[in-house]
Amino acid sequence: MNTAEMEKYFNPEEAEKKWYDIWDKGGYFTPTVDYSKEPYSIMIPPPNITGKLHLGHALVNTLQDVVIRMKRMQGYNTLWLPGTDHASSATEAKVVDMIKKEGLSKDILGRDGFLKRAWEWKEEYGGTIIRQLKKLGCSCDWTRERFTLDEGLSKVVQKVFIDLYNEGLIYKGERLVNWCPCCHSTLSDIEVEYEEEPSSLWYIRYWAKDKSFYLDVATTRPETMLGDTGVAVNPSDERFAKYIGKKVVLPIVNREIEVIADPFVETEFGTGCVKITPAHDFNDFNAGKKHGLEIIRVIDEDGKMTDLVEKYKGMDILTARKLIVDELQELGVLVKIEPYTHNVGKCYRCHHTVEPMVSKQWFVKMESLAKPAIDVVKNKEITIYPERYEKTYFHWMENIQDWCISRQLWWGHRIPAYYCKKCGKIEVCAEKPTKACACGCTEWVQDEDTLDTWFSSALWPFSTLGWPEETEDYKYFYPTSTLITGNDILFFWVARMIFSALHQTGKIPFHKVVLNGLIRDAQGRKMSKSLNNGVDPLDAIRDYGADALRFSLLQGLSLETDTRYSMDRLDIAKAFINKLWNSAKFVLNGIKDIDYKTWNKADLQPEDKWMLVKLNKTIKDVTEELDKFEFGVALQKLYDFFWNDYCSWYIEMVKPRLYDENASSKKEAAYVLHYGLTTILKLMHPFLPFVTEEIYSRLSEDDTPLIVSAWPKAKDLEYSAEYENIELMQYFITSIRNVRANMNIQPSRKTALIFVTKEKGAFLKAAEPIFQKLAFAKSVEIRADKTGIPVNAISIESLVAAVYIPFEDLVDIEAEIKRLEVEKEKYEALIARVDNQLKNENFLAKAPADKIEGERQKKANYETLLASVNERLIALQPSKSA
RNA sequence: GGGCGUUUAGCUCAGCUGGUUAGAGCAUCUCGUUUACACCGAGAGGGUCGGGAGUUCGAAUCCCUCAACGCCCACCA
Repeated sequence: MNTAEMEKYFNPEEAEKKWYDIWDKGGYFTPTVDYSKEPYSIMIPPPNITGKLHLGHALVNTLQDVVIRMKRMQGYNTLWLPGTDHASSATEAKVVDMIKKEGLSKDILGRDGFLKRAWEWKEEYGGTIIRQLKKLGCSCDWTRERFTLDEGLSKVVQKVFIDLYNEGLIYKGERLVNWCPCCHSTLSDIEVEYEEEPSSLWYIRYWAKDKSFYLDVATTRPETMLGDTGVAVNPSDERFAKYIGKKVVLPIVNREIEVIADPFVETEFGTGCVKITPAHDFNDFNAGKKHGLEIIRVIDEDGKMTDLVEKYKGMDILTARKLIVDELQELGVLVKIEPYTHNVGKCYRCHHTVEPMVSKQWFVKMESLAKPAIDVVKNKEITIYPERYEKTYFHWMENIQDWCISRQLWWGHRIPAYYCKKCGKIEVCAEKPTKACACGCTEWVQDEDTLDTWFSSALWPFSTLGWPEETEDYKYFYPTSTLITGNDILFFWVARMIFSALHQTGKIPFHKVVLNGLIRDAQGRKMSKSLNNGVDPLDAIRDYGADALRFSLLQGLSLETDTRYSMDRLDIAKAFINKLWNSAKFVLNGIKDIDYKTWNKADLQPEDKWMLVKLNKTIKDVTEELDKFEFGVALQKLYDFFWNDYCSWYIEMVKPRLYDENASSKKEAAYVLHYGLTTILKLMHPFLPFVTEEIYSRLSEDDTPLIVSAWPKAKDLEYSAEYENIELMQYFITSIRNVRANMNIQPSRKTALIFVTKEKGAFLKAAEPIFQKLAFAKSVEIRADKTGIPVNAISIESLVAAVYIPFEDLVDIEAEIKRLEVEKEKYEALIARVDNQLKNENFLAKAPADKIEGERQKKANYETLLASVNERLIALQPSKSA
């Protein structure tokens, strides 16, 4: 124990620097494989290298740190493996922006030149978020840090791609894909976000060549009509049955297209006739394929019109739309325009409208991969917290589509596929083929595309451990224990890790998945740059400290819901840390001259035992709640225990013993104070690592830092009698304070004589110093009964004890009578309620016996107490009139 | 269109498998500078638990329904 006086205030900045350095250099973050110890491993959700720490990162990483710190203290061999994600499209966009400022472009630099710049960018900015995680206190093993595009991981990605291709689970196919003209790349289904937009529904008339009939179609995209290759009606729709198989002429381009029947057409919507543009609509593509319709592209990769009609060539979509509608109007085939609101797909990165487009792309075949991934969650090999997300997961997995993995970007893992320059034959292999193609050609060209960034993230839990080599780390730490991440990437990442891990390693990637919600502003809005309502965690750390930031994120946290965050959470956090600091200051100072290590169990006082029981309960609660990932509840229980039980009650109760030179059980008080605070620091350490370590370093008797000290264990204690007595004493103290405050006794600290009676009177008498300290007692006098106690007294009764405080000049009779009358009414109401219950025959017939007995007991107790109140009222009446 | 979540004190939220007088923090008000802490202490006020109906001896808790807000999935052109 360090007996030097503690500083007035905790200095977060100093402690953060000092302790992070000691922990890191001490190697506490870095496990070594040791089969005598049980492993516990967490893989960080790798933040993007473009990222700057925001509150969401701060939260998810604090959660991981809380878990890993607790497990470390519980004796597990813990690994929290950190790293970053290359984030293909986000990073590429940043680099493009950067070179644009120099007047450069991807085309000018070329692939190699561009990648050189991208790597430079990564070296310069990619470490930012890692440094910020360290400021938060994250106890990651930095010696094992990985990057999704580093050499080892790139090899894994390549191997997995080649294997899946050889197994027939990756294929290249011409399909309709989501295309972002702004990013100039494909997107997977889940990278498209739908937004409602007001638009119009245009009705266009398609005449038969001989004008014998016409069909009206309704569309939200009139410009795509140039690429129509059919009109579809529902086969059961009698209105149009006679036209099926006939042809109509497409206006403007004057192409004849066939009328087909397909059940996907809703007879109720629009006119019941749908124009079919297989090149630019998912339904139309499927229908076109089914009916063998031609695919004609209207829109190109830049989101401009193709050369189908010369005058529209190169035009952007909205301009072309307007002109085409005008032309249709002139041709007299625009029937009507209705206002219409519909959902438009947007790119999740740049928010540009996504164009469905026919393209030849690489896909992962999902059907056979999805099934085992569903099973491991169904049979609870993997548990998801909160549980309800399992349903979401199943729904998605059961309806999963093939995954488009090729991206027309340069920053990422280049697809290991080579094409014969002459015949186009595909070879999928790690290195450029040296052999000649069957056609005799020896020139091979590598696919220009890279892989979806999530393809490499999906392999993260095992690629980071050295798989496919049977490395020591892989054998020991895999499958990992728990994955903690935001619920927004359940599909993007979690689901894909599960099926990838099962297929590649034959094992689950992790046992538990913990999903946290979003952090919103005080009004419940998303934090965004445009609203400028974000809280910068680095500002919070600078102004309040990392511990305060962590506390502010965890307090009241529930995984079930999003969190509303406002700056006053930081003030609450700071107040709490200050309280912790001050309590430690008091304890250290109070016990420094006491040889508490030679304490005697036999000399423990009732309040000591009460404290130990409460402490035990808290150890149990906090551990259990954290095991359930109930971070908010765990912290709340610890908060309440520390602030109320330990500080407000226990410290106050033992002060008389510490201050009194002659007190007989000083050692025991000092011991329990020390032991209690030590335990609190341990339980609190995962939440507030820095301040707890700082205090512990001054309080602890050995050199082991708190970060690797043993997590507290609850003990078997038989102190229920003492516990009950202290609770009773607290009832009286609270009641006395209550009465005094309500009667506005002046001066408020004026002391008074206290008489105690009934069976627990002796115990209360023994607690006299506590009553003096906490209930303004002059002294506590024990009496066998009321005889001899002045009638004019405030009375507080329980079943087992009674307290009388003579009025003297404290209060007048009127006030006490009034108070007793309120008491009387309260008991009468309670009795009436119980009475009612006990008169209810149904209750008596159907409620369990112990419940009925409980109600009877309650009634008897209330009646006893009511009788006392009445007796007091009667006793006081004569005095009043006198 | 389908699914999920939320709705409890002015604000942020606890209240598990139905059973004492529905809790905490913040805010408000009163009193208090007692030798850890005014980033404190002691007290007080404040809720017919979103509406309605139901099951039950008994409902904040279970069932149904409606409403508001939010999220996810689907995409009828």
